[in-house]
Amino acid sequence: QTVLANEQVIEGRGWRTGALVEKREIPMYFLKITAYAEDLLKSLDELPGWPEQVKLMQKNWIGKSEGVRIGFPYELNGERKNLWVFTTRADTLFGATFMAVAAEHPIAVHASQGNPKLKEFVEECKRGAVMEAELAQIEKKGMATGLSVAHPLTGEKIPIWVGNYVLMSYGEGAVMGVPAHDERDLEFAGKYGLPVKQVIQHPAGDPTAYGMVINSGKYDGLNYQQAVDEIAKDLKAKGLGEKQTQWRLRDWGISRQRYWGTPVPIVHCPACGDVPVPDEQLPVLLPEDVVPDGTGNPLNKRASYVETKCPSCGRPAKRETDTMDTFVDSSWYFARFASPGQDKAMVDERARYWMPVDQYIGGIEHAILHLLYSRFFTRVMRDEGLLPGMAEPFTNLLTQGMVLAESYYRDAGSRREWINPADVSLERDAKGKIVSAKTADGREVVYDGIGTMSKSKNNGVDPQALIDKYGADTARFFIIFASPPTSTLEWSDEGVEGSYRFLRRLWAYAARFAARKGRKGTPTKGARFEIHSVLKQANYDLQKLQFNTVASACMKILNALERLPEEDSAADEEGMSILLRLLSPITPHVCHHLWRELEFGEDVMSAPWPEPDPAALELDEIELVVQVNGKLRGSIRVPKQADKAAIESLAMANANVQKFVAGQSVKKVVVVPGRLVNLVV
RNA sequence: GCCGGAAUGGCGGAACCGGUAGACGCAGCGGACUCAAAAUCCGCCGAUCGCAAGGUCAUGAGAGUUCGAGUCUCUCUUCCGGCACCA
Repeated sequence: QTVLANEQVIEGRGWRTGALVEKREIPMYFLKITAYAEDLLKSLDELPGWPEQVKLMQKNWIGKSEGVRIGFPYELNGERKNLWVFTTRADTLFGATFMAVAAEHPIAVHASQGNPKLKEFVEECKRGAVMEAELAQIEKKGMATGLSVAHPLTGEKIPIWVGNYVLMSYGEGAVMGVPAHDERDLEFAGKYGLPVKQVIQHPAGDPTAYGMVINSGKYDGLNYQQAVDEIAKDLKAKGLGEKQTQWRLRDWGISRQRYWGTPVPIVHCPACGDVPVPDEQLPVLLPEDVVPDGTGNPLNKRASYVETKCPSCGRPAKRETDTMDTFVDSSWYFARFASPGQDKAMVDERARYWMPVDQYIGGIEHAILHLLYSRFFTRVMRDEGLLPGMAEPFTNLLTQGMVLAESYYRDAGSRREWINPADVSLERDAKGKIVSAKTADGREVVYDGIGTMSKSKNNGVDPQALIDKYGADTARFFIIFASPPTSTLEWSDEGVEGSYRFLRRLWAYAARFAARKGRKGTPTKGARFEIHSVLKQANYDLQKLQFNTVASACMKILNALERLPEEDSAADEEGMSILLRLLSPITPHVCHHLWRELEFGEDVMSAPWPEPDPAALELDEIELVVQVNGKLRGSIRVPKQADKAAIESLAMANANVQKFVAGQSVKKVVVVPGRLVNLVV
């Protein structure tokens, strides 16, 4: 609230120019995120701990584009005005055959007076789609205003249309229509019989490549950059244009007409206007006994909340009942969490000590909004001196996948009865393919596919039931093992059983291990090689946060240990020690217990992390795959230090290889050290 | 529609820089143990031809680059996430 009451941050009360607010006719409050657009964009390059995918999405969302702002002169009631548009394609200026303005544009509003048909169309546009997704899919419609502008360089008359696809909130709320070089404009022109004038020549054979400007007077023959530069220069000389940077990012409208959310601390006074609630009266607290009834913001019906006194003149005034978007709260909670109990400020020195967050984890669905708002808020807090020197809230970001589960239903009259997957048993054919699904009473249910867990589809899994039945280690192991953290996780009861089976096998192996402990033997080279190779890979996967293959590495090590001959207790001892440490972050309880029980030490969590022994990874003889023309034809064993000639002759000696080389000449031999040899014939 | 992803056996997934596709597990099939079942253990397990050795095909579809492509390039299809007032 301190930050919001600051005039630097609050843009103030205003009328949003978009259709949405016109429709509702309510004041909006904005946070000026656009003031940070350049910083938010540039700093993406300094976030090595963020996924490229997320950074790219944010970059496109901020949407910096360099172009030219162009004024098309027109006369209205004897007054000379300019219709301003923004375009990244100033080189196509001579191809403009119409102008299109948003329904909320002043020209559209003006033209609709005295033109009932146009007025109706303008109203229809305002009532229509609001979301960008809907807007992009609606049929492109338009209507002529009867007005026209002059081409800024030729003076030619160009008609002005109202288009339902033009956004008031981007650029100037008006665009120039160049049907020859823009698909959307072409569709529009085709529909309303507007002329198409080609002004760019593409090189023969490649309609996508840029050729040069044509049909554009003195600009003919120029390439893209030259044409844009020249046209911008000439427009500037006439006062009808200049180069401009445009952003797709809009200011953040935080007003919400509902109960839950932080109150906007403003009082509306008939005499003083909109007055911020003074710091000493903050925070504005919400009443806690409202009952939302679905008929709008319950705060409006609360006289005790709405009726107040003007902080400035003391006369009766009304409290703002809009609350803030809940994204406002989620934009800085991580900093606040580091200052518990602090009731005089947003954050204190403890937040300055702990921030930024080392590792942030959240769903990919937050790639744009939440993660961008948080970066914005951290900058505001920096500039307010709350988090000095800090710009980025999250050093490392991991976007985890959602948990999915199967869902089943049965038609019950007009509606569907959703059956929890736990109550469904499956029948399979000889190959294991599911052929039918039934409940315990033998009645068939319909499989509805796999999707996010939800109450409405009754396909949730209660982790507590799982913990009660198998223990937390089993639940943890399954979740880690089933898929990498960044992918979706498909819930499977059988998979949980498998994880449980693995931990029981480990337990049983540990019992046998304890019984024979102390017996000495000679470690076999092969077993050590296998275990240390797996460990090396697991440590690499761990760095990549690919935990599912770390879990599978643990299974591989146990498999290797179980295959060991009884007398190989040296490899056994070492292998078990590696296994328990590698597995301990995934299943801490079992590992902690076994580590002590088998007398490896007191606490597995404080034992050094296992590292592969380079000596164990050395082999005297290695296996190479032999290919002929890239196809696998056999394998050979060669000494570690064998040279190319030796490898080649060994490869040629292989019986199956000879079958494919016989009668042909070897043109080339590719040797990939440690992997394969390919004979090209 | 735009932006960002993904697609590999019956299923979840693995395959590091382009180098043995299917690791590990689930399900399934066969066997051991058992009076029987459960649990456990052993074996098989992409498709196809073959007694076998081995061959052919196969990583959503189609093309390309390469000695060699699941991996790189282009075109396309389907699905998932986001699109600013769901949060």
